[in-house]
Amino acid sequence: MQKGPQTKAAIVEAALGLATHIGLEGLSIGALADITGMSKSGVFAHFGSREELQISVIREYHTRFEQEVFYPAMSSPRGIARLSAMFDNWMKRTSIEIDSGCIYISGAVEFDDRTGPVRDALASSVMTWHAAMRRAIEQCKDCGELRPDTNEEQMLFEIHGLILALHYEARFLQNPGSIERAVMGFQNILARYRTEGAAARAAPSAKAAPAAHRPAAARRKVSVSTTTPSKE
Amino acid sequence: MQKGPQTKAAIVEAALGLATHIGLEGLSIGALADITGMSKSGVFAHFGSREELQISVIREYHTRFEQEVFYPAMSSPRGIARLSAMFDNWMKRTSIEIDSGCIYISGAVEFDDRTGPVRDALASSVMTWHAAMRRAIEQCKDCGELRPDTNEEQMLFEIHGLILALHYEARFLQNPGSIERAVMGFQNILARYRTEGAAARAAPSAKAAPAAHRPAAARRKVSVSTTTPSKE
DNA sequence: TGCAAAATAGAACGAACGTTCGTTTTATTT
DNA sequence: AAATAAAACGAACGTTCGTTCTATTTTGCA
Repeated sequence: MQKGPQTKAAIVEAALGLATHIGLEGLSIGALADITGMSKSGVFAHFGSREELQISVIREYHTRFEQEVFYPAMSSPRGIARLSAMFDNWMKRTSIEIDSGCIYISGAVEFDDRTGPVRDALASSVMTWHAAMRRAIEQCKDCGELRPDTNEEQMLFEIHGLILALHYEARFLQNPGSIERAVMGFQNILARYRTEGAAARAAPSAKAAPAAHRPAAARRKVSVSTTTPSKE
Repeated sequence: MQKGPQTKAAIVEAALGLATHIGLEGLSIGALADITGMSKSGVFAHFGSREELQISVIREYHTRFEQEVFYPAMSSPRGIARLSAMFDNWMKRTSIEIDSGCIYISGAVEFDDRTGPVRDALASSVMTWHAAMRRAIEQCKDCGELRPDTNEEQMLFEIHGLILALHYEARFLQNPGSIERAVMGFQNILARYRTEGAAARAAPSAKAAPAAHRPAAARRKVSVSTTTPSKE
């Protein structure tokens, strides 16, 4: 039979939309039943527990993150081009999530003091992505585009900080210009770790530097690309 | 009479300890009653609402942050010395909060798409600190220790990212070495914005950053205890 | 078309939540 | 010591929560 997985997918879809806004801990089966037009027990039966529902949401988020951020960047050639593409996609997704929220960030806060399968699923999902970023940095060293003494953990740490600051300052503090600062920050990091010879030519994300200021009115409707110049 | 404010302070103290671990939204009057050995209604009466309790906790946190991070740094002379002291104290506090959690960070996630007095209290508290940091950066430019074209918003954004990454990677991912990476990141940022003349001096902030060179045993005490499984 | 299995509904549960209320205990003042 | 105001209690409220249980409907294959 095949109706089950279908409605289950619809529930997860709705749950994902809910969780990005109010967090994984904010997920409630009752609210989900209202949204999907089902009964509480009907929703519940697909998962067997709230924890399993949360894990399903994490898995779905992971899949979408892969599809949207990771795989598209793999078509760029190894080196700074690919690393820049990965950061670009990551940052673009975070920009979109200024409105909706990111469960990799909210989930970290919600589960940083707990143990259990939900925390494990979340942490391993994040660490998978971090490992991919680390690999991309290593490849930059192999290609000779980043200095041989580049510490990839250090560089990843600094890049991760930009994403977190973007999410914090744009979403919570509602501070305009955060996207541009994240882009600029990445260029600064690149400049520090790049080999002298490669310093002349830049990555695709280098073009986004203009447009230092954005009208506050346009802040909430985000359509940002670091690769294509904005013309508003 | 004077018994009231006294027990109220004790409740806020307990609430602060609770909120740093499980968040402002995790605060429950019942749990607070158990901890303080009071009745729910006895606790409740001191605040009149849960929101007022949360705001009291934020105010208390703000005060302690000021005492621990801001004021001590004011004794350093204006310029990079003071800016480094501010970052150092900020980072040291965040390091301690690897165990306990930081409500400026967890609160941002919990209230980032709500409105109301709790969110406002939290945001204004954070923005007060950010403004102080921005002022310190400006003073560095005035002193000629940072380049005149330094964008203080940009620099603050990058520094903030280091703190957020430290909290995320050390507390959630339990990634060892995060403290050192935050320190190194700050030095990297300083090096980028420093004027050429001052750049010759070898890592002045290293003196004010004891966490980087702390003996491994003392450092491990911080990072290992993040694996604490039980809370009560 | 019939029938078993799968899917959903509906009612009920125990616990926890913030809050209210009237009463009782405790602390301060007269 | 008596009077009075503050502080704390204890029970109850209406909700919401995740979960369990038993019916009922729907689905897909024989």
